[in-house]
Amino acid sequence: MNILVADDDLASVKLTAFLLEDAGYRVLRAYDGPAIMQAVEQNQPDLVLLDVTMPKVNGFDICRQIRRTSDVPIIFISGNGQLADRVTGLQIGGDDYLVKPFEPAELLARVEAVLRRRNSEMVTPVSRITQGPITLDPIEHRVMFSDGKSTVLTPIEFRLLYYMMQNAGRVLNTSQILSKVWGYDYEGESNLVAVYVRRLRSKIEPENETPRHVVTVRNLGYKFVG
Amino acid sequence: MNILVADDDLASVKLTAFLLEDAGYRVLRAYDGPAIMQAVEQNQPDLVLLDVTMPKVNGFDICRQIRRTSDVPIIFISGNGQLADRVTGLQIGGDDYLVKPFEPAELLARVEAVLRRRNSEMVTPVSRITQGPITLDPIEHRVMFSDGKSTVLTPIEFRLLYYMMQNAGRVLNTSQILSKVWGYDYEGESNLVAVYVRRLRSKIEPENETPRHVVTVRNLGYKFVG
DNA sequence: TCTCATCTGTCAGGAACGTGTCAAGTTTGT
DNA sequence: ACAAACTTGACACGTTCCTGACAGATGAGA
Repeated sequence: MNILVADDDLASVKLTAFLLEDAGYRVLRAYDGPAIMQAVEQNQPDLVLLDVTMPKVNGFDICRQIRRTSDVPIIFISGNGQLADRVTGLQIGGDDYLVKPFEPAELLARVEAVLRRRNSEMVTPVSRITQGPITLDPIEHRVMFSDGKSTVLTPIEFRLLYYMMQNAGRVLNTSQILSKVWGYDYEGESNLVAVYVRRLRSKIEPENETPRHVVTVRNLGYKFVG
Repeated sequence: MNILVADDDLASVKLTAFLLEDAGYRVLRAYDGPAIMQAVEQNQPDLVLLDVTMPKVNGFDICRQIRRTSDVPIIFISGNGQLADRVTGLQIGGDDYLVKPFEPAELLARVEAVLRRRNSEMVTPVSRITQGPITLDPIEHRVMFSDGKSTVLTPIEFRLLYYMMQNAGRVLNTSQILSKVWGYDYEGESNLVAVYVRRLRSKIEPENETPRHVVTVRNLGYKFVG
């Protein structure tokens, strides 16, 4: 789970990030308005911890701005427990409100509660993706073809195909694929990617023909063609 | 909207009820454990405001008891802002936590926030629900098939099937199911859901055939197919 | 009160499936 | 023809899911 900690106060961010990372979350940091918006859009965190009192822009304004393009859960953090603030926070689409200084356990409890809530509401976690005759359904990990047939993919097969379709037409080398699909960072020797490309092909390419969609680009990697 | 105010302190109830009624809610009152349970079961309120500190029974115990049969949103109200209490409240399935004395505006903001949230989830078995050849009757906890046969389900079996039929076609993972059907999060791993899926299947699927209605989506969860 | 049936949660064994690794093929460019 | 790059099938291991059995909890009825 990725959590974006947005606060102009460096020390604050440091502490909060430490607590979250200790609990096993991955933490992204942003220290001003533009950086926050950028982080939300680019990294699509699972949760935003948003400080209300920042020098240039107000946390509530940021929240409204985020809400225009994203449903990411937002927990406000504020130095004052002013009632007006707490009410405003909930009204403009915040999911919870935490007053500094807070206890570590309470931070974690609230974070978990909000994530749990979102998780169970989640209607469509990620949207479908279509390239040419192939459509990927993230809800069932299913590939659907334009002729109506369909197959189920294993989790890794799905992530691989999803990643390749997101970058259709672009050549992806194996270490890129390894890091995005497996999360590994190692440079070790392994033909893991090749093996999974094979397994993917056996599910989405006609037998005994040269692959049309998952194309190998010799010496460089693989690319998806719709 | 009906709101149940559950508190042993008469003055407290009076004040809270006044605020809520002023805001247009209908208010039910209950002053001790048994009365609360009865009110929840008989009147099916849309929200429960539950005092943590009551003489005989503890508010948390009541919450656990409620959660065994109902998904009604619960907001705890407590005289002390003790961290442990607040954390416990969220952990055992409470939706929010309010510390006395609270400002009227904050009470209303939290109530609205919780109702808004729940409104989109709504797992309140009231009306019949039909999916394909299967109809569920909430009053008798009975499944009826299009061929006229029918069976009675246990409470948990019923809630499980109801939840799955409400979300027919959608894949539900076990933690979603656990939180919606059982109402709170379990410690550690457990195959509770698998066991109950089995029990359900034995009641609604033909023997010795692959399940048609309660379908497992490997690595992801289960889904209902009408 | 005690008894009995039912409901509930846990567990252990096993089957089916997903994953990573290997070694032996095949293709490609020089 | 050769090496490097890629493909392919096979296998061991871990995980997920199914299943039957069991013990405690609960509640109705005697």
